[in-house]
Amino acid sequence: MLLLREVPQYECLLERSKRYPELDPSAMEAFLHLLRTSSEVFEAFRTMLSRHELSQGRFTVLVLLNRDPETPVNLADLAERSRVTRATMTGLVDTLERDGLVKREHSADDRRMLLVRLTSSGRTYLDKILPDYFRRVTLVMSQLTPDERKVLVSLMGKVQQSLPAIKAGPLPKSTIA
Amino acid sequence: MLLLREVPQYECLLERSKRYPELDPSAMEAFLHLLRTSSEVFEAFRTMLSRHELSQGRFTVLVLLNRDPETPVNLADLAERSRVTRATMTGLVDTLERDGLVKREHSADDRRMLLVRLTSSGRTYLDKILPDYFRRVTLVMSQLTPDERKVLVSLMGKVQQSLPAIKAGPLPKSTIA
DNA sequence: CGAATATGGTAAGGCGGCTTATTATCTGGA
DNA sequence: TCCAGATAATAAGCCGCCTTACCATATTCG
Repeated sequence: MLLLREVPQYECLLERSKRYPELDPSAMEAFLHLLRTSSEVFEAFRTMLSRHELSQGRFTVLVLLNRDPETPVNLADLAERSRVTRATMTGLVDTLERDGLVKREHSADDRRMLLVRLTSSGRTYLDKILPDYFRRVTLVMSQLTPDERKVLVSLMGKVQQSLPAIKAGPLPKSTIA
Repeated sequence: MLLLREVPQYECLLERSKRYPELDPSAMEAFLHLLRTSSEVFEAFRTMLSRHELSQGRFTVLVLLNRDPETPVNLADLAERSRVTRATMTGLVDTLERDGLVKREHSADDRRMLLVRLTSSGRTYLDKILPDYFRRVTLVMSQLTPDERKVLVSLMGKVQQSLPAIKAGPLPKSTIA
């Protein structure tokens, strides 16, 4: 995920909006700050995980399995909950299994399914990483008061509301500028 | 960029924090909402750009050059402002040039440098895409009032403040939980 | 019951980033 | 002045995700 390093000043956006009447400077400013900041946060965590030989995908799988370590989960479920394709999940589990952090088991109910279970060494490994991870999460939000955190969550909810429309095909030109 | 599809409920986070004392549920909740939402927004725009045969990287280069179409920019500057490595920028400009959207020119001042300029067809191409892009940006923020957008920008600023600390190596265990 | 369809997992190959190493050119100090 | 180090661009190869195509097994329905 990459984006501009510097977000343009509001005045620049205003200037650009003369050439592009569809450009709403206030919306663009919020948009750029949101995406730039979150991409930097994401990148920082990606870097931290890579120090433990984990990609975001591998880490997510371990975290999902760790929620209920006794209950193995099949690959398709893991893929869906991790937002990756089933093919990608095959690869993630391949490497996790190679490293001894998870293992595949045949399902008794459905012979198509393989269930993935966290091994004890996988659990140990994750427990070595999570405290540092959690401390970083706490730190990244440390400048926000409890109220501000609630506000952030609610703003994200409002952005979510618009997502289906954004994902649609070419937008009709709004009749109102 | 990928993350959990569903963000755990606050109660679940609270429950988890019993096992992991470093886990601050309120910080984690804000963190997960921020990253999930922005990754979905990012993905939606990625999809939209791919309909025009553009990756985020290719698009960013065109946008940067379009800010001042008469002034060509060297690859290292483009790379720095786009947050990609110079090697990646070489590849981006390769394909953009192959598609006739930009062209390389030798710098008169410094024989190491190549300056990249938007071609007229590149500019035309971009101008066909930008209105739709801007409309989507407006739409994604349409549920937020002007005040809420300002709040969002300021919250992102506060998150930015913590970034240097997050990017550092292993965190010392805070003396205060 | 048996065939069409759906679903689970995998393989092969693509794409867009990255790192590392190389070559060309510039610059600054002994 | 000229050499050591910086900087510009590129090449080669890696990695993590994707898409597409495939086979095995389940399920549904005529």
